[in-house]
Amino acid sequence: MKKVSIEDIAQASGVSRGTVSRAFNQRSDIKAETRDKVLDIARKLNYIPNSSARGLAKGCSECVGIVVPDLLNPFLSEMVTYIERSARKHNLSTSLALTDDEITLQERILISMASGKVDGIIITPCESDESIKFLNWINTRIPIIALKQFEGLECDTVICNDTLASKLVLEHLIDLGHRRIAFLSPEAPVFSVEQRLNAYKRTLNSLEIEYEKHFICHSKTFDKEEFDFTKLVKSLLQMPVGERPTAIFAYDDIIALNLIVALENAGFSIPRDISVTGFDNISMGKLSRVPLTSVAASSTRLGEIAIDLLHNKLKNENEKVANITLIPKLFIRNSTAQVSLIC
Amino acid sequence: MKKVSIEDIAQASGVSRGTVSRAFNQRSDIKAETRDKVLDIARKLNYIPNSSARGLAKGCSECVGIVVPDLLNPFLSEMVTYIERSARKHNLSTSLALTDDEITLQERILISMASGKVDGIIITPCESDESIKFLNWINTRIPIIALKQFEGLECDTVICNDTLASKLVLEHLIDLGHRRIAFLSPEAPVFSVEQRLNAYKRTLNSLEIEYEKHFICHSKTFDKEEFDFTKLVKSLLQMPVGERPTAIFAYDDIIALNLIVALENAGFSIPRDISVTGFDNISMGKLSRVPLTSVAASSTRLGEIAIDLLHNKLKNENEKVANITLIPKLFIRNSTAQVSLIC
DNA sequence: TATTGTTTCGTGAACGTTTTCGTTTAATTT
DNA sequence: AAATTAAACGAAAACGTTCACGAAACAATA
Repeated sequence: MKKVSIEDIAQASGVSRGTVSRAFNQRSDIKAETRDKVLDIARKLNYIPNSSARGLAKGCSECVGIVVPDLLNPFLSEMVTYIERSARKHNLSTSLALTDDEITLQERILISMASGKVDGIIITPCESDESIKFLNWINTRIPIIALKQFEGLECDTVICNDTLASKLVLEHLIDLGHRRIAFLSPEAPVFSVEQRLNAYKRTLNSLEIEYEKHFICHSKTFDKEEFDFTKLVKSLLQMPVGERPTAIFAYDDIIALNLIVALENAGFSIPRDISVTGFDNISMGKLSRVPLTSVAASSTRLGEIAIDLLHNKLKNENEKVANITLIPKLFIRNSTAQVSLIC
Repeated sequence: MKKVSIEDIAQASGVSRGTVSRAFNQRSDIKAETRDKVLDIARKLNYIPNSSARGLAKGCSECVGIVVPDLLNPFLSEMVTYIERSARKHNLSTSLALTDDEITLQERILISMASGKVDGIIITPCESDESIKFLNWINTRIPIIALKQFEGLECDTVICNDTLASKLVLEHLIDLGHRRIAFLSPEAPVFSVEQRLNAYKRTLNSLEIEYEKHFICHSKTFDKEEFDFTKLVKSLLQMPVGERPTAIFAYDDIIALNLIVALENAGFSIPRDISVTGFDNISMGKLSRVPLTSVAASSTRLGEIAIDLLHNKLKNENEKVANITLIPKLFIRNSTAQVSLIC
């Protein structure tokens, strides 16, 4: 079964290749009836225009790259879903690549994408100076929309206002009477740990609540699932009741959910004994052991805006850089409650 | 900043285009030093070979398509993660497209992909005769690996043995003393509802347990999140205790988790009052309100095998069709227990 | 030395589109 | 009817690679 090309369609319909091309690209300089005839014959011959050839000739692929660490965290997979949907609305297909948060892999991926495979990239980049340099370089070739923001990064960004989000959570906890609030997160440099930690410190400071150093708990291994929450909880148990945190501000929903499981296994009752908050508002949070209080910007909006930004960049070559910050919303559920008087 | 092409590299290094091509494709018919020189100059000039041109010339894209309904169900997003990882191991990039389980959208996507964008496709297809016909047609152009199996589908498949999986779950429940077991699923035609329902009927029959018609509960709207589990549970409450199901075999983990929330809200205790099982063994199942008993084949393996199959098909043109069935495993957690004597 | 064989490289066709430019035909105006 | 304009199409270049073929250079053999 020989591949059928535009030439075959041209011959079969007695027109030139150019005309067939016109027929397929809904252009105005072709008579309606010849267009219909050509399209008809093309369908009969099962002709599908070759996209490599088209990409070569037009210099664009009508495809956007999506680059994220993985899809194991529902927050990311939800967002990718909405990015893909928005992309398709603009007739853009999508190329997906997972970096595992490894910088050399990210580099390989970006180079591969910048080869004409995609017209632009939406990425949750690794955090490192090297990464930033590289992103800036790629950004001179094809537009990049980053879903993080940091010093020196020169591309468009669309992010959630992490500082505000953290503040919302903390103020909620403080409203509930909590004063000893712990912060649980992976070690920086990871996705906005800095921002959330700073917001944590500042918010507590501004309310003249002193946070204790040992309330800040970092761990390298959160992302890999082997982290031992049990140990963490045990160390909590060893603290005198009057010094124990009464609430824990977890870095994200996944960590919060794991934490809750460990806490309940250790005999704590959530939220009676201890309040726990998450971050990202993943849909699973509602189905968890204790419906999770969380905070996040709409991932639907995030995806839409990212694609809109990219789409604009692709149309108007010299669009100026945009840095968009979405306002997060607090979702109060059952994992937080008034601080108990005993503590 | 003019785009730099292979021609520029050729001139800059005083060789022909052919030689530059050789340098970039690690071929043997080039002297090591000229290769190094060319590669060096290419790097200095920030040259990235154009993949459209390469695709056109070679007739392949070194890219595989992944087509699934969405990534909102962790089962799918986990699997896509593993597919992407395996693909990258073979130096294949991936193109992602979401169908929302809509057949016309799936059709558009497949056509777009069969235009040379990808060399092969891994898909969780919509269920309909039309869809099958179309898949078979596309499969004559580029190899398709389907993650479902049905009559008339002529492409490779790799699936979990649903019948066996259902049997494992049901036998587990029966071992625990359950006799009144309900089956809760979306309405067919959806991903292997038939298989699981049939397995349900057969297993119960073979053990001479009669299943009641009203224990089989289908609903259209499970996939959309608006399904009213509360109503379902209410109807359960209206049944006399002695006739109520003591266990519910849910179609998948998401449904099981939603169900558990609704049941507990209605005052049931899981698993004391009623046992619930899921399907897919999503990682969130461990973090749920009640750690979920579930059954599934390894999604890692599924992804790996799908890519391996595709990879073979791409190498050996006329590889014969393979239909691979993975053995599922039962994961017993806390959502199932011995049937309580009161019931 | 002459012959054969092996590397290494250059040349040009091929891949399947789009697009520019010019030509023909048809429609409109004078 | 002639002149002008507009619509519809054809021809060929261009996009940036790969690949088959053959030529040249060099090494190995007789």
